[in-house]
Amino acid sequence: MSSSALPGFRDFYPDELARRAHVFRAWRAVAHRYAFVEYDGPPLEPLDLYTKKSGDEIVGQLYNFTDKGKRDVALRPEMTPTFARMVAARANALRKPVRWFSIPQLFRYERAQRGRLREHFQLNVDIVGEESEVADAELLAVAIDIMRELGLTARDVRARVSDRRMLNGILLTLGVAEAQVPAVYGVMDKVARQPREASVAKLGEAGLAPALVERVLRLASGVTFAALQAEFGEAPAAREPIERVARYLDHLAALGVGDWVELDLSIVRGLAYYTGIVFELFDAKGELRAICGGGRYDTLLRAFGNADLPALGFGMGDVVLGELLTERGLWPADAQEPVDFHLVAGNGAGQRPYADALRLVAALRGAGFSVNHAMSGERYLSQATRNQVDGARKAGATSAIYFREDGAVEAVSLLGKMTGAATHSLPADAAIRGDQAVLDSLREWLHQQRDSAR
RNA sequence: GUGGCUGUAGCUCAGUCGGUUAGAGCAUCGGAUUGUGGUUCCGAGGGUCGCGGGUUCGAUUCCCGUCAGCCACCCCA
Repeated sequence: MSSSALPGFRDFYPDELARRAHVFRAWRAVAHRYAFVEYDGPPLEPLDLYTKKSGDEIVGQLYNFTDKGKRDVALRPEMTPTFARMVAARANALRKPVRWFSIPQLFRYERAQRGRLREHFQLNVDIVGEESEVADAELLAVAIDIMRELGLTARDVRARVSDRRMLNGILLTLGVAEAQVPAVYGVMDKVARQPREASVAKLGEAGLAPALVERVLRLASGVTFAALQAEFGEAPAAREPIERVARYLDHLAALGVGDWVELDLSIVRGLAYYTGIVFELFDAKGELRAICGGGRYDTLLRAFGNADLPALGFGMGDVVLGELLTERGLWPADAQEPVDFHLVAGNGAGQRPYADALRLVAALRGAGFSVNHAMSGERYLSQATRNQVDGARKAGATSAIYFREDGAVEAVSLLGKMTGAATHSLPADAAIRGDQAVLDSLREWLHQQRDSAR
């Protein structure tokens, strides 16, 4: 209690770090499968990188300070400005389309609660230089495939998609004035989280006629894409974006993730910079915060320099995702990477100098095995073998290894429940010498033990 | 930033209608005549009962404040 991490910050004990690594592994594996390459930027950035686009009110949620060189700086609260700056700086030199991903730790000074801390790790996946909606489909497919990689199914997680251009066209067709659109977005974004009367009141304040209010709320509370097509497919303002979304949904189906996706016009995304297709991933039970969110932001790179390139991306945090994996029991059982061998004392231990035990350990490590031992010659020779073997098993070793009376070294498997555990013996002197053939036979035996334990 | 609920061992929790030295399980460490197991048994360490103040002969227990956690707003990554 006396010493703990700052509020909203986490200590990662080995089991927790193993879980984090499990998520990172899935992120990297899938990103690589989709031919994205990893990059990173500085965790500390000039303050105005964030205030320039979002205004000064964001400073209240930043970890910012003045450094010893009198620069106003901030811990990064999101990756997109860094990414945009990096791409813009070399926009002409980069081969397009750019497919980059990163796993930054992000910081935000806010009241911490479930699913939201003051620090988290967030996978960022971005594509720059591709206008086609195929890129949008590719991007969402990455996010969904990560769910699969972690053992989640379309029954656990849903992808909700929308398109700001399409929504805009539909609203204009319905008779919403251009100036009222932002207010309508704000209401639609909150329609599931605030009482209906509040939505009605806000739309009324924005100047919408009661009949129009009803239409807008019906759109926000669930319509099929087929219904939208039937109603607005021929409207001049909506026709083109609707066709684009139709192609997008077809691409998603062809990429094998169609089952996960549904249209939801209330997905607006809070950030002002999205310009086209947007999406979020939610747990299907609706108990947790969004797992992931992203979309197209075609005008953002222009704001960070002379790069006028279409772009799209998403962010996926480790916190909500971790909670979902916990709820579904999807963490791997063996969190820690098992150690190959644990040296214990055998009947032959006393016949040899203690240094031989260390030489054996070194020879095994030299052959690439991971090896643990007691780090005390006294305990090695005095502690009951039974306790040593027990300790080796608890420490996560696959096999115990010891000197036998007859001059051999023997390994005994700690896997499985059989009373007659598998053993493998090898000449001690050759093993200590690091004899390749002898150690290769040990490696083969170890692999057999692991395979048969599965 | 606003409001509500909750703080006892590393973890999960008992308990004290205010009264001697605050308990259990799990975990950790040592051991059970030193070569084969996830069992069992014995033993040990570990707590200013979140922190500060008040009431009281006496506070872990009641009251106030504060900090932290959870939840709902706010906001969103």
